[in-house]
Amino acid sequence: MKKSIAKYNPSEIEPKWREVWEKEGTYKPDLESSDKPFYNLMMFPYPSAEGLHAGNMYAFTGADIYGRFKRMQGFSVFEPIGLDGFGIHSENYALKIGKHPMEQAKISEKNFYRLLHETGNSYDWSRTVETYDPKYYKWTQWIFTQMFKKGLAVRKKSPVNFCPSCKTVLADEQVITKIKNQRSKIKDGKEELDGEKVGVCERCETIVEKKNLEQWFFKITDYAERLLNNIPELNWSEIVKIAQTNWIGKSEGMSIEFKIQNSKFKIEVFTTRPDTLFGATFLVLAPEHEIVASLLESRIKNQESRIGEIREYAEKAKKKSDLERQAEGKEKTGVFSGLYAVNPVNNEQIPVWIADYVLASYGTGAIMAVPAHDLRDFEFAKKYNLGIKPVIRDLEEKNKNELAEAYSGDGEIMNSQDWNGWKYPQDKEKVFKWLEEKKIGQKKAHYHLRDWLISRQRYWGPPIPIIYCRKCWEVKSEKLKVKSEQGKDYKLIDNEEWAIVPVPEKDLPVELPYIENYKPIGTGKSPLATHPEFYNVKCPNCGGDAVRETDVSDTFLDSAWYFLRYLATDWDDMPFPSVKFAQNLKLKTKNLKEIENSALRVAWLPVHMYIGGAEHSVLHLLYSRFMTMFLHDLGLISFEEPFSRFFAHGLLIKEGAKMSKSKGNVIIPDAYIKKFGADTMRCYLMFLGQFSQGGDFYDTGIEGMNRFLKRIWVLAQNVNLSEKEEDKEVLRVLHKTIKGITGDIEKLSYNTSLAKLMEFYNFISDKKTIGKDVLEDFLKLLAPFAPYLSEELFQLFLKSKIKNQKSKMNTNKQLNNKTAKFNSIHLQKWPEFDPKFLVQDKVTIVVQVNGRVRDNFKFQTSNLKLKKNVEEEAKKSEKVKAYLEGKKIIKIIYVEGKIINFVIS
RNA sequence: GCCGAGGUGGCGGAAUGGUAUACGCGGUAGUCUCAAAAACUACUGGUCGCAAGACCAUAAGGGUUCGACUCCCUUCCUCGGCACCA
Repeated sequence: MKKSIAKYNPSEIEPKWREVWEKEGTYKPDLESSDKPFYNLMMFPYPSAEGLHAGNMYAFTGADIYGRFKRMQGFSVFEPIGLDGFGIHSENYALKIGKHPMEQAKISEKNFYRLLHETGNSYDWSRTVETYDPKYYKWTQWIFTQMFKKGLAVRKKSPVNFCPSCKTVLADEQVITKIKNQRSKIKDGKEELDGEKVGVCERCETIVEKKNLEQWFFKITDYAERLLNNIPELNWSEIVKIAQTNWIGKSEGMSIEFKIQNSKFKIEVFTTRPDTLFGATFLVLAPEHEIVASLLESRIKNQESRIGEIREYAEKAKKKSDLERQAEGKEKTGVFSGLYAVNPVNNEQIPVWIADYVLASYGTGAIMAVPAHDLRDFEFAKKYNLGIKPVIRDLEEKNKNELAEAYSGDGEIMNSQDWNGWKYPQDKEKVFKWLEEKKIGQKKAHYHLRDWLISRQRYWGPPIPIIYCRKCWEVKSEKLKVKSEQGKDYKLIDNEEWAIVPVPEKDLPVELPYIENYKPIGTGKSPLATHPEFYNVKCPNCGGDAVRETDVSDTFLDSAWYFLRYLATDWDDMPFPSVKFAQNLKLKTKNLKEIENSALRVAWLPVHMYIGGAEHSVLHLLYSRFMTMFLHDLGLISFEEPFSRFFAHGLLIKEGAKMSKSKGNVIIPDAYIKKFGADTMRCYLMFLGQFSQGGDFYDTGIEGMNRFLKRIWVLAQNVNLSEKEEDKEVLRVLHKTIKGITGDIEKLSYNTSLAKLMEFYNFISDKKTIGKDVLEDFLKLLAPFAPYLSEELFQLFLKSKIKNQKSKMNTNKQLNNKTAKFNSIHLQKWPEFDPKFLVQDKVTIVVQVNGRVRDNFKFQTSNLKLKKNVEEEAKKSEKVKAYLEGKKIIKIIYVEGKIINFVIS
């Protein structure tokens, strides 16, 4: 018997091991020479001033467990962390508390890193990244200049949300939908709220206006097809792949040209249903369409009488916000243009209308309206009394009332000359071919994906590294060819008479200046626009007076490439690791092929495992993919896809409700860590449910997890350890547990892993003596979940054993860190199960009669193969006999080692 | 409306088509204690029954199967995202 034992005291154990791990470099892989590398990445957090959020800890713990598991499996694991600190949240928080964002960032950073330390994750703290560090955003800006040089950064007019009361530009997420003129109506016996949707400012509830500003965009749409085509190859959570596919939203159809009668003008429309072309009874143009502009400018003859009405309609439509224009159930409005177009398949004259239900931003900004088969066109035709001509017959409901509503389903083509009798969608290709041969239409694809808006009219972000030069423009306008660094022409801003000059690499970063008044100003410009000392600059090209761009870039740009920065060794050199690593390897070449062959680069990238929230399924992941493709195309990295595997975790909620400050139900991990220790908190968070599904946090539940860890503590101190485990049953259960947990962690099914650890504990808890190996394996299985407790117990009770068995553990240690002296449990070899221990002498066979369980019995495994033996044994059962009495057995189904089922009459 | 994820005890949640409810929380009873807490032990889906046991339960309804939480069809509900996308 052992003497009275010390209490389990995490607040003593946890800081102690944290210090040892840090000092010993336990989690610091040698990036230059490791040969089984595993890059385990988690989405870096936005460092909120309130500190680490429970949702952060939930995500990071889940990611860390996987990293620790891989490390123990013999991989050299690189697990970095950083902060995504630029952006609107930090800026707004700074405004709220009246502290400058630059100062607040430093405070938040310190606090956040301290809390991250406590969670017990196996980070390499020698390589952190903060996006607001000028050394970091130097390269964010550099990427921008490269985008510009490749023609992928362009300026376009684009509407922004503007709050006339706050006098500031709002991000989409700052605009909330409100119902104006709310009224209730009864639908199917249920009360429903109804009304007109409007977008209002989240702070003052003023209705948000649209303001058209000249802004920078990245042409991600140029990459749409590649981004789409790579998706099937990715080892990503299926839900994310679907979300990305839908976001890119490729729709295949045809572009068809309609000539305008008595005029040289043409209207190009895009349609996914060319099979309904014979049913097109009118065309509709978006109010922004160029034909509308031509009408207003009287460039189209004989239409002058209609200009007034059209102008009035177009002006009104343009002022409407998207929300207003797209409000569901809103009655459609439009105006006749006075023009007629010719349907190219049957030469029918059809009227051309202008209506705001057609969007300028999608397709060609013009549609062919087929009211018989499109709901929106149908509504419009009804209202303005336009022709409706059915061309698809619904084969299932032949005698349906005609024209009661639009029919958009499958069917047979009719009223369409040559095509009559063809089927939709089966004969879609035939229609495409027919139209292409007659040169009426062209196959075309359209994408839902839009270009990436980079400009932010704010302060807290990296300044866009662009200079506008008047003099260079004048030179250009004199038809002199101005060459950039790359030998390409400068692009000009149309109508503005400024040449665009990217800031040369040697002048980067363009540092964000410390300015007192960083509040948004009422003009829709960045606060930097009020600081001449910032924007006045000499042109790097001609040396003349020039001005800087004063907008800053989107935070999504900061986070689109950060995973590359972690690997780079030198802040001043280019952070894209293939090049840098190749140089480190003393490769005498920058030739891409040779770099590609470098074992190091191939090994560390792309990221092996990326873990993060499903809420980033679309934007962040898509932007990162785009960025990686772009850097690949620049020849800097040799892979196109940044993340080999991506796992989306679920959302952590509190007692059935989403956590939010207004509800006052936000979980502060700090408080729980203080009370129970990080190990308990980690395990509890992971026990709540499937990591992929999220979990529901209950305060009472965490006590149970704390009890479990305490019990392990007590058991380890009380149980007698024998050199060798003799009990076959103990070994069987141990190996079953090893098998189960190993499989579960690989699937990131942590809640079931913990349940299996508990089951194993329950199984050995009443034993007086167990083998050292059994305790060791148990602690190793626990180690990824409770890194502190497992280390403490391992060092306390198994250290002596380690000294005698050098060969077993040192292989992993060498792999992870050649210089590490300390034999941490976290560098030990992950237990492997041996199938020979899983064999049982006797198994339970369940007896069913007609599929219903009636009895069970133990049976020698050596006799399992013979159905007859099992059958005889089953028939001996009194319970079963009663059911079989006087009945005829039709069939006997036997599943080896599991079940025998008598099917009776 | 569209896309996606779900619906299993009082609660969080387990179940390669093969004993539904593992594991944990909560609850009840007990041990220990002057008492309480902690810890430990036992029980804990529902109905009927003294019991043995029987029957009913995985949102609802149908189907496939010897056997369905699991596969198929229909409907309902909850959550997340997108939305006049041609």
